[in-house]
Amino acid sequence: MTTSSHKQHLSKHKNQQNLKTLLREKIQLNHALKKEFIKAKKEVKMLLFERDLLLDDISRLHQDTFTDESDSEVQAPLAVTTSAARVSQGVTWPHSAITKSEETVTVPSAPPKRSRINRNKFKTRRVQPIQRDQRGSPILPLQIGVLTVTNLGKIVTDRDAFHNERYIFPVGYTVQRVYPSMVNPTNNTLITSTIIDGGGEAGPKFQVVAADQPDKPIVANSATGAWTVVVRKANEIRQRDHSNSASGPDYFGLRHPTIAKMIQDLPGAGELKDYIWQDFEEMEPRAAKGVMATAEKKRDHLEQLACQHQSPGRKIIREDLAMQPRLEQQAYSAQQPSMQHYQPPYSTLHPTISAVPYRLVQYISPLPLQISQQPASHHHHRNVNTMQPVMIDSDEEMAQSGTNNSG
DNA sequence: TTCGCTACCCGTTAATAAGA
DNA sequence: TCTTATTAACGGGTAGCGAA
Repeated sequence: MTTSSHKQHLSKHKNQQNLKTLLREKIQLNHALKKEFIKAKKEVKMLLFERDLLLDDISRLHQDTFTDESDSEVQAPLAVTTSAARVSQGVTWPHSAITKSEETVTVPSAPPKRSRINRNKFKTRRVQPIQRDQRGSPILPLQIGVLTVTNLGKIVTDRDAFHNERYIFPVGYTVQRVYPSMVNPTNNTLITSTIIDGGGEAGPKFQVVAADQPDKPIVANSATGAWTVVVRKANEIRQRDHSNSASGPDYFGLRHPTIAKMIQDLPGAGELKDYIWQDFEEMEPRAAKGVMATAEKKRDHLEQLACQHQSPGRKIIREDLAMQPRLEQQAYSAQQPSMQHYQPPYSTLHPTISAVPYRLVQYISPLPLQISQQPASHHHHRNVNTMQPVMIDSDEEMAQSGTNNSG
């Protein structure tokens, strides 16, 4: 080997070493950048979320100021503008793809998944004895556990989406329960859960309305979708470290044996082709006594918590309990010519819901207000009766409708 | 005091759909 | 095809009650 070739060899080796070092550096840099990117992505998500909360606060404050100035005024233009702008920008909640507006929290959730039911595992479930009228229908409203059933709704037999193997989703079915507020970390509030008709071939829509946010109904394609929003928001404002998991059927009361039995007893249940008939038997009187006493205690506890931090003159739970039938009627009256068991005392406008599945739903308060008869103590909910859900196809439409609504 | 029963809350996980 | 998000079934822990 000559001296020159040896030099060349050394040089090559050195170059190789340099390249290897460079490659190592680049790989490390790539890793670092990747880490930074993920971190930044998370931060962006968090910032978007915080921005959303702040926008909420701002618009709420603005609305409060606005309503204080004049009770007959229309909705604050700012609220509508921000809503439209935000929707058009596609602002979403982290982890949940929830699009928000000032009037509604819409949950463009996926359709319910097929149930993974174990047909062999059904066993007889025990139900509480309930009061019935002369015809044998349950006397409503009925308190079952922490839930108050105000309407059992009507079974839809001609559309499969309104039932599955385990649950029936009667249109108009409404329950109420007290749950931690989504806006006030020290309060509880009354939550009304209603199953509404999506119209046409669309399946059921699950609506959740908090008494302290009556103008912000949450509507989703599944019970879980709607309640997850409530659980998440309630936990977030309390800074609770929680998985935010929520079982929709649980919270809607559909899993409760007594409620499931009442629904199963409704006319038309036998015609449902996928529904697996379940066996129920009335629980022993002593067991029922204990169960009901426990439930009563739990309800009292929740109500006490709810009232504990109320300002004077704002007894939210008792008054809202009296007011809630209007909320339920507002959502339900469109689908039902007459209430099956429970007749809310107020007449309301019928919501209009299009037949297109998996669309966003936006509730818009038409103006001016059309209510003349209203309890004085419920001025917090003065727009409730006039809310009308409108199905939105796209972000643009959502933005447009928000703008149109502003006048 | 213990036991049996039930409800409620919460977390885990299988199933599924949608997007990358 | 893999990853991520979502739904809903299911189970565990806890609590309250009445009866033994």
